Amino acid sequence: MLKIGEFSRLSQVPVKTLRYYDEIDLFNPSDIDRFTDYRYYTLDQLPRIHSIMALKEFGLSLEEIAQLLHEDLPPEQIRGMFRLKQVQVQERIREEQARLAQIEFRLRQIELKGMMETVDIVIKRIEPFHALTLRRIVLARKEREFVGQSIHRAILAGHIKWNKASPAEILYEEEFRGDYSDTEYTMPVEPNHTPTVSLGEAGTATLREIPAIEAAATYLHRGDYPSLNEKYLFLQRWAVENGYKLGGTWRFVYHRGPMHHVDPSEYLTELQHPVERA
Amino acid sequence: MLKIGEFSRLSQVPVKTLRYYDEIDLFNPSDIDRFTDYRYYTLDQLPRIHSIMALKEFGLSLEEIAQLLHEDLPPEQIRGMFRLKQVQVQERIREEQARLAQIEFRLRQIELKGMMETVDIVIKRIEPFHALTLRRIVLARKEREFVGQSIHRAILAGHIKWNKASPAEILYEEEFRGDYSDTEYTMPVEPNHTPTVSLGEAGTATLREIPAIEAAATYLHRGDYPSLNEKYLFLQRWAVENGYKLGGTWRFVYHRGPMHHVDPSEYLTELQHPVERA
DNA sequence: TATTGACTCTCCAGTCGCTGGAGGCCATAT
DNA sequence: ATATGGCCTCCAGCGACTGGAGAGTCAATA
Repeated sequence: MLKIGEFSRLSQVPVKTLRYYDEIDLFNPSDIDRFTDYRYYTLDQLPRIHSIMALKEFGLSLEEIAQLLHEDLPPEQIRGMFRLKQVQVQERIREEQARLAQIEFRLRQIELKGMMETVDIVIKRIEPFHALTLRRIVLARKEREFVGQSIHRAILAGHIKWNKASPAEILYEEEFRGDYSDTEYTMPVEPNHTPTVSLGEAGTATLREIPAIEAAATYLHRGDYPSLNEKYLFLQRWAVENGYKLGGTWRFVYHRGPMHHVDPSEYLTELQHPVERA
Repeated sequence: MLKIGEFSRLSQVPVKTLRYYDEIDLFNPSDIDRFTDYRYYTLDQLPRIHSIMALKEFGLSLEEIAQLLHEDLPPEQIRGMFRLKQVQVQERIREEQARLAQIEFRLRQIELKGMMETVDIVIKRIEPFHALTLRRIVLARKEREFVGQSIHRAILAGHIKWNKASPAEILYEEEFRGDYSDTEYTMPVEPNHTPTVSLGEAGTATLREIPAIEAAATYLHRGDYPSLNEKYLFLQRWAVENGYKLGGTWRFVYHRGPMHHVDPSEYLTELQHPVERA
């Protein structure tokens, strides 16, 4: 009969941990004095606590360990648990490696430019939404604004409700070329039964659902548009160095733009570019 | 002015999380209605929450993020934080890879032998301890017991106090050879000022401190000693396949052995073998 | 036999980054 | 007037412990 401290020294498991394992019934002392509540362990319990430590090292939760040890379940299920753990650990390694690549990229950025002008790229899922859209080849910035205004007016005139979400542009180009692009202008609206709306000389807008982007590299651009090009090149380098592949069509979300009639330095544009793990 | 829900949709950060960040003063709304307690955010706050998300992706804690963003500390320190994180993430990747190797080894074990006879190997630090020791070439099992008994008697006779820890043997051999080994028999005692003790015909025992082992692969063996050899070979394979290198001198700790006068099938021996990451 | 001093007990709080729920107020549309 | 849905605060819980307070227990020594 060993007191908890002796058993702790023998097994190298902290006293507090042994008490905790007793509390959750993962590992109970072989005897408890009914008057003093002292816990008493035996040498025969060493292999079990040893097993627990070994399984914990594998990254199993105490719950999983309890299942493995307490009930004697079929070997098939034991194999299954280990294989599941294997996959989970592999996934974690991938995540940590992506993290490391990002940190290293950021460190290089800091060394080069001294912390100024670092761009925060976040990968997130973009939810699908309903929008009134118009796709055409747009020649110049002015023309985009014209399209936007036309749609806006149509919404005000018709029975379509604006979503309060920011308008966006979807670019169907392989490369960012500044002006002259195949562009779909989208204005988020409530789902509605009107399939098309004529915009007069600007064309005909369609109500459709814009699909989700499962993983998009997104970042915010503050200010006027000419400097956007540079940011796009930065994103490309980022993607390559962090082991991502840039996907097909990217989007600009105009959180604050010309339609808000503020100074261009106040513009706030979100770039969303689909990515995959390369 | 955006209500929390709108800002949440825009930033893809859950409402609850925004409230939590407000509570811990990592990210406060730009305005709070004094009568309704409604939080109001602005578009200009988007870049900041975006930065927070990006830094969180790096694996920084919210505390670290707050430091980075709140105070404008020198770039030198910022670099330092990132480099520290880099090292931490590298360390975690190494750990996870070791874990993966262990899981894969265990899976192969299960496939081969069907979960029976799996050995739980735990890596832990072995604390240093004071002991009365005697090193010599030991020829046979019987002789070992004789040495052990001699030391035990000397302790009882002298003013030396036994530690209650289990006696151990340190083996100064490159390979496990069963009998005939260069062995140091150690009996843990309280630190004492008697440097040597004569044991009569068995020799002279010395009181010295047995050094710690920083990382030892340990496992428990239950039963008599002939089957130990097999376990040792198993450990060698385990080390190779898990990316460890076995170090110099290993130890046997006799938690329950011949001196307890129980059936040999009840013997409990702990093997401790120094390891390094290969 | 009394007194140390080392152990042990239970109970409570805190860690981190949220998440879920209860119960109640607020804003907008019908 | 009412029905949604959004917002508020407060509390509990997750996992695997860790630290501390305050009280009781054990074993060895004077």
